[in-house]
Amino acid sequence: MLTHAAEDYLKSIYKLQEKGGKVSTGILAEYLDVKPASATGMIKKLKTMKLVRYERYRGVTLTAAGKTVALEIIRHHRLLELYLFKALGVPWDGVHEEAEKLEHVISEDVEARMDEFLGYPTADPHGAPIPDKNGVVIQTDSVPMTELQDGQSCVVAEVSDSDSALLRHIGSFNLYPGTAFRVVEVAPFEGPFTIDIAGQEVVIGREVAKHIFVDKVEDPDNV
Amino acid sequence: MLTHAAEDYLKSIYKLQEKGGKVSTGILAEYLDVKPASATGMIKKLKTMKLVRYERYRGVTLTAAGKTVALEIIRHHRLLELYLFKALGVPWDGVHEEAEKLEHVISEDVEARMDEFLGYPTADPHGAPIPDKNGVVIQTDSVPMTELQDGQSCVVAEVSDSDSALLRHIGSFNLYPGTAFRVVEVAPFEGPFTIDIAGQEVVIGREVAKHIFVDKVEDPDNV
DNA sequence: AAATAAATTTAGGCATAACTAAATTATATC
DNA sequence: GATATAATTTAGTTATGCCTAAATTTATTT
Ligand SMILES: [Mn+2]
Ligand SMILES: [Mn+2]
Ligand SMILES: [Mn+2]
Ligand SMILES: [Mn+2]
Repeated sequence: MLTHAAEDYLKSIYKLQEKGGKVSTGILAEYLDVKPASATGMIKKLKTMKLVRYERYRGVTLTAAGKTVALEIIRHHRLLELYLFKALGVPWDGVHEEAEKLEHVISEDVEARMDEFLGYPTADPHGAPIPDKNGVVIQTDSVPMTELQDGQSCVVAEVSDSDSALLRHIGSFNLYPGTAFRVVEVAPFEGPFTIDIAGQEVVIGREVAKHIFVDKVEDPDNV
Repeated sequence: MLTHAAEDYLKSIYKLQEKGGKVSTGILAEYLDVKPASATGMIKKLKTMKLVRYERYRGVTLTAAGKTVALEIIRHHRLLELYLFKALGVPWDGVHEEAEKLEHVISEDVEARMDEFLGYPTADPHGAPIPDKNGVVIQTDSVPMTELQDGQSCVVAEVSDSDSALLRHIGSFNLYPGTAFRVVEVAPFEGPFTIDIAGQEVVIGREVAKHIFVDKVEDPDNV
């Protein structure tokens, strides 16, 4: 069996690979809040287990086996987040931290039972896709809110999940995944966004908007 | 924070203290399936943390602080067992293993939410008492089934929880906590018990009976 | 083509938690 | 009271996963 640390490294490599592309030792170390030397050590261990491809100074890539493990852990994490949210009422800014510990510890049986309880869901409370039990992930084409223009209507697709305070802030505007809104005005010179949510106008700063991803929709008023 | 291993040692010392009385290094090591030398090492560490009293060759005892930790972990374990059983339908012979890992990892918040969901329960699926959030445990005076005489009526109070195969076997007779039965016959020379459960007669061997604890009740037929 | 800066690796340590083997202490027996 | 047996402790080893500091390699300037 893999250690918790090894699972966290694989999960992180997967996520960085998705976002950026090349995953360097330094990037990985920063992401995991360890020193680069520690990352080198683990990477070598993962290589002997054939979970990553690696050549020194060249960065890491997951092998098929490594990707399978990474997706398995991500599946645990996101199912747990949704389960804690829906079944136990844990607030959406608390589920991430909790799931971070539980993801390494639940059995396949409990995973399957949560999945069934939740009706085989495809997204966690922050809108991130939950890989299915075969590791298949639904790809979305959502865009950062910062790319929106005046008058654009859209629906919140996903929100960054690791900063608890930011989540509470976003939650205070009701900007949960699935919530629809329309951009009323984008202030010039990198200014804030004024948006209309169910008739209420609120102002969202750029720093917050960066962490909100949306799906564009045709404005119903313009049909 | 305490390590998982330290928590397991404290929990085990508590349980052995309850059962037997004096907890020796050897007994503790056997219970935890480690070598006596390993137990000595951990005991010393726990002593520096003032969680146990200890003098070499004299056995260990929990301090008040140590007992608090032990009860906290036992509370997690038993709440988790009941939660997995009732909320997710995990079979009663599977909950122990699962809870053994989760008990070290759940937050106080999740503990409180499970407690509320379950309606502040006082016993786990095997009948073991769940300490309340202040560490108060309800004491029971149940007796091993092996002490019963012919004709005695009783209710199952508790069943040993660590052997999964034994639990499945006991479950096949419906001998869950709360189930009433009457002893029809105790075969001589350390023989098996014939009992009547809701009109069905079944035969229970002594080895199994040792692991079933009951509360005696007056036989309704004899009132 | 050097020199400098940045990234990465190697080397050496530390803490935890297990192990084995040998030494010590306690208990039981004659 | 000496001796054998059993229990326990000490000492030394291993593995994981982290650290710091120094050495090495790669990338960027001049
Ligand atoms: Mn799984
Ligand atoms: Mn999430
Ligand atoms: Mn607790
Ligand atoms: Mn139990």
